[in-house]
Amino acid sequence: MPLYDSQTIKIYNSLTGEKEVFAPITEGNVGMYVCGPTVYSNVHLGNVRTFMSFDMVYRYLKHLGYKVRYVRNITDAGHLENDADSGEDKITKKARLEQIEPMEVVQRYTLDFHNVLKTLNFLPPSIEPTATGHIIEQIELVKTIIDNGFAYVVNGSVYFDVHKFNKVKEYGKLSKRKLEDLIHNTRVLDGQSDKKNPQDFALWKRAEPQHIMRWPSPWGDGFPGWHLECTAMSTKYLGDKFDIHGGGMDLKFPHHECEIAQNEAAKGCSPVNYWMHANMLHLNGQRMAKSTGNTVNPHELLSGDNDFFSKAYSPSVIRFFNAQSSYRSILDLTDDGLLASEKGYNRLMEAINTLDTLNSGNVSTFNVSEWRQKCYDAMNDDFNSPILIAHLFEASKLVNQIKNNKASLTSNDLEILKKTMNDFAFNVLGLVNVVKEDSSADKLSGAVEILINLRNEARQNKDFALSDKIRNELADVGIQLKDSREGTTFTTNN
RNA sequence: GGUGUCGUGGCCGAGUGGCUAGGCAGUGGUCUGCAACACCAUCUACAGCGGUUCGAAUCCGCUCGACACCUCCA
Repeated sequence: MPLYDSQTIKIYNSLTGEKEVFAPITEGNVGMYVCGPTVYSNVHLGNVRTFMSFDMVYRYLKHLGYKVRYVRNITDAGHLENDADSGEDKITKKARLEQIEPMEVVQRYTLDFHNVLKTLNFLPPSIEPTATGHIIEQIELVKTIIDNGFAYVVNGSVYFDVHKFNKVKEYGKLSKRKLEDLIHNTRVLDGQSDKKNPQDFALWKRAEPQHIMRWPSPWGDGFPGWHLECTAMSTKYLGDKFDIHGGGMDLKFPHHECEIAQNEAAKGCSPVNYWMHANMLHLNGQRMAKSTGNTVNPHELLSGDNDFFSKAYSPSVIRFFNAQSSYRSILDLTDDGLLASEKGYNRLMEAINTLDTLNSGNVSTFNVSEWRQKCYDAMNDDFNSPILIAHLFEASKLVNQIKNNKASLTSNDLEILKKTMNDFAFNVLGLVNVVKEDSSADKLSGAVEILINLRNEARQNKDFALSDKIRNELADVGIQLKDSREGTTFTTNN
């Protein structure tokens, strides 16, 4: 019996503003779509946070035994730079600037994106479709929307008729906006638009002669509008209606609103049962923005090569930091916060490693099954990872008590504890153990053992000058010795 | 201006009517040749004002403050 049979997940649905019991369309299967990156520059750290949160969702659903098809697209056709007809595609612009082909830019930053995610221990999605690989599907979608009467063609471009759509359907239900309000508050850009109304959005744009990325279509050479690709790719791989759609909070309007409109106009149904939005990542209390210099990219965070943080932080510390706050809260990235997470993460790993050395007892002084269910309850409650972590720390305390003979667990309970700790820390939260052995670790530990023995000899001879020299110099190369009653052990800083 | 979110102890950050979340820092202790590490203990807060209630951080109202979206933005 799969785990999901015994667990009930509640998901905060942005569409309704309430936590709802999660019931997939097809039992045991979950279709999940997350809006991926635009690959015209290094992936934004805030974007990584969003993907990290959904990586955790994906991991948890899989852990529960769901068969999940997780689709995360790559936007490689570029977005319009502005709404004007002369608007240049972002990817094209970057390419011209650097004197290379658009697809070369796409390739470079796609590789960078994958590299960053691999470093941060992400699971790859089931399908990672590209916008340029689905031009035909997008053209078909535009045709359908025109046939259904919700789009019009002007000068080789196709626009979605929001006003007409709103007469039979509701535009704005996700972002809680009324069309009337939008009418009064939409800025008039330059008056040269082909659009009937400023609220209309492009489904297909005519390509100017200088535009490099272009495809033939029934309306002439052009390129797809930026909301269209997600509708085309999500429905192609997940069906006209699927379970979960995720993305950053800032995509709620207009992007996701337009996805709903497109789907209803083309397929006659709202595409998604559960809309999930991850909140923003701030840097030192302020929104990250390249224009103000208040920004740091994933490489700089991981390497420590930046003006904001005192040191480099490991991938697991970054993941742990993220999991310590709710995906729905704004998370403020600060040096103090990362340092605190690093210590907490190390403490948790320490306990998990100690767990393997514990002996079982005749009785259990702690209700492990109840604790285990609390861990699931936390994740079942809209993926409340901070609460989960609190429970993992509760277990860490227990581990230390058992080690000090102040608590005990039967062998059966001990196994449950081990499995649950490992499942949640590594499979669900995606952390990696600090002392995870690799091929070079054995050689290293052999060498360090020799030094430890030399130092212990010195200590016995009360040659503390030598023993401290060994300790300090090992510390300088990132090896920390730990003296305890049982002897001396060591840890490495990753 | 419109729409929405939010203000929790030194810091981060959960929690939605009564039962000390958790982490970090600090403090006290155990351990140690001294340390570090680790472990144990401890620190009890909910922006302000009013209201509802036997009881509110949690519900309602107002005030102040922060933020997001409305325009490319993850």
